Amino acid sequence: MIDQNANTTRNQILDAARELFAKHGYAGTSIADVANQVGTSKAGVYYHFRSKEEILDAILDQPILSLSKLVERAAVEHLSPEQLLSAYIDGMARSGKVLIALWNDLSIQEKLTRHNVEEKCGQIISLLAGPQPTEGKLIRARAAFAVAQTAINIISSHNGYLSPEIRKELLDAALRALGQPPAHI
Amino acid sequence: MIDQNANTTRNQILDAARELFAKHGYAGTSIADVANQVGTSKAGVYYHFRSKEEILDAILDQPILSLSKLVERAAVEHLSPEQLLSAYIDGMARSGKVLIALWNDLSIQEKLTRHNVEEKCGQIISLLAGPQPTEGKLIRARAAFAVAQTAINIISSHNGYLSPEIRKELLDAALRALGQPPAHI
DNA sequence: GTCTATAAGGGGATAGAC
DNA sequence: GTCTATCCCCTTATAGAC
Repeated sequence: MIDQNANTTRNQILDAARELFAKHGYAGTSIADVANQVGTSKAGVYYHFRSKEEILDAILDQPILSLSKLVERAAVEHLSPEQLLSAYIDGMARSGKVLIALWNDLSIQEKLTRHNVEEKCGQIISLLAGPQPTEGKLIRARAAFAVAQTAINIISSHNGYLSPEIRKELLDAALRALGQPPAHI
Repeated sequence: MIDQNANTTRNQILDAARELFAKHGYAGTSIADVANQVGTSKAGVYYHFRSKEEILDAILDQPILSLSKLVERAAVEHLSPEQLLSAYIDGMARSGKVLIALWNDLSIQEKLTRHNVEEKCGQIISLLAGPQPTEGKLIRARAAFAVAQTAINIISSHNGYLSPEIRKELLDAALRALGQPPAHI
């Protein structure tokens, strides 16, 4: 919680790692790469983190927590598909490009499995599919979730910013894929 | 072209590599892993392939060619969104799980860039967006393409098979995301 | 065609000086 | 806190026997 955005060496390392993991993946990024990007040495990095994996954990911490909270909240508050997809898109927007990169990074899939990431997404998809999910409803729910996921790609290609107009367009597309055209037309 | 499906050692190596690349990614799979899976030695693998990259090329060859052909055909024949998405889904179904894994594998992104994969997908998205693409139409086209991409995940979770019913459900969801509800309802 | 043995280099991680 | 030097293992790739 402390100095979340302070310009400490530790945060510089995290920023460099986020950028490099997003570009080359976890396995494709070496500690030397991170050190060079920051302008320090490998041992310098290891002064701030016990291992490469600890850097990854520090990066994954916030997005995974955010996903967990959304799933918990959705189960309790009985969110509508629109609210669910909306919240998911906003969560992605906050986490940035590195999330989708790590998400698809097979070299850390074991860790993601340990944190039940796929299971939590499955829960969101179940909620989107509704109480009596036929196979068709599940397919549509998956489709809607996939549309929401593309938010991150669009954000990346718009300099890290998701305008309200584009956000709405994306949300509507997801809802239509789900089979629930938005009422507010 | 010759012995495409013959049970040669070379094909066994390719099958093992496909399976392991799909599971652990390209960088996360070693030649020793492939050799063990086949039941041979590292040097045995290197008798059939000059390098690890040559194995990757052999695996990527067909799906990239298939994508290129689709883009060419689409440009000439003026395919409808339904035809485009349909053909894309079928192409994915033929290539199998390894494609989406390699697709998202940042450790081989340079190679995919060299083969203009992203550019070709962009062309498909442009065709989906239509002749005078507003920003909104482009977002919807991206969404529809993303839905089609999920075909591969659904295929993976259905033992490699995409039933006509599920295929239709997916295609309809993609078309709705695009803003063109299928006429055949 | 397939093996064992080994070269060559990269990557994570640590020791110890400053 | 940060550096240089080093250790050790894993990986790609090759040499040469069978």
